Amino acid sequence: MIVIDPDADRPVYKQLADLVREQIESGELPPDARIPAEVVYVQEHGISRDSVRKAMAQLRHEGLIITTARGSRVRPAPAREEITVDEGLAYARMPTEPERRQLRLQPGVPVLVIERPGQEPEILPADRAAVRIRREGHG
Amino acid sequence: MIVIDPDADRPVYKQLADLVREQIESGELPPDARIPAEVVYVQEHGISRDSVRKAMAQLRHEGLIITTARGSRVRPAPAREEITVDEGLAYARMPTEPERRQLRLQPGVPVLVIERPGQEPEILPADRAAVRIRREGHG
DNA sequence: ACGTATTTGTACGTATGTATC
DNA sequence: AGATACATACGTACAAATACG
Repeated sequence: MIVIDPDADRPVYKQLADLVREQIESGELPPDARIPAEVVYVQEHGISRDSVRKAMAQLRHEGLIITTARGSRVRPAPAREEITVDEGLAYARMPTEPERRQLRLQPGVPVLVIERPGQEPEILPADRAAVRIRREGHG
Repeated sequence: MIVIDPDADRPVYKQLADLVREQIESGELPPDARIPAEVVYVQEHGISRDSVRKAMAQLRHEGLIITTARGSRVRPAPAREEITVDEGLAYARMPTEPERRQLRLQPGVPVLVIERPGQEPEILPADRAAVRIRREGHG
């Protein structure tokens, strides 16, 4: 069993985040699986709730888990609708909090910005949209 | 002067984040400007350092500020190099922590993923890259 | 080279509030 | 109503990085 070492160079909360991330990536914690409650990690590893919360916050910002008042779960791989764009520029950034609320985005989800010539930029949720780039005459 | 109300419906740390975000968006805190030290907000608003740190963390995750051991600054608008892609799919997500370190990304910076047919996905820093979509015969 | 001041980072504690079942 | 679990908010202490004299 991998244990958390408070004397290690790496902070306790990052060690826990690494641990849980590996469990998610290995499939030990599959999509939609329940993440143990904060107090479980506190007791199992003898660390503070503060450290557990920081670890979970990090995983949330990485888009790996979703947290509600009932607990956290492994975030399933998003299904993205393909948007076809003829001409323009596409880039990504994090939404501001007001934007995030308006677009009803989970924490840890970027926005995809599409700038088309002569139009307002279009702001799309990056967990629900992807840009299909297509050579003309092939679709 | 806008003050922070501990009895408001909105949490103290989000009120402070809103306040500083507005100062950034209005230009009162221009790009590269120094953000006051945590202790300044603690004293000026009579709130805990914990709340100030949570507010700054939120702004960091929104990509609005950059924090070092010497303090925080307003993040300048990123200059993105345009990548031209003939054919494929582009989407965005947050990097995991190991990815973030490897790509030397600031917190709050997504990655742009380009999937081309028959190739490994290309992972680009979203603050330095954008995808140019071009109709054939127009570039 | 060294200590000091400043500022953020980590880690603990406690208490209370809010949402959900 | 009660149990569970996360959210907010205060406190303390010490570590680490950086800049300055």
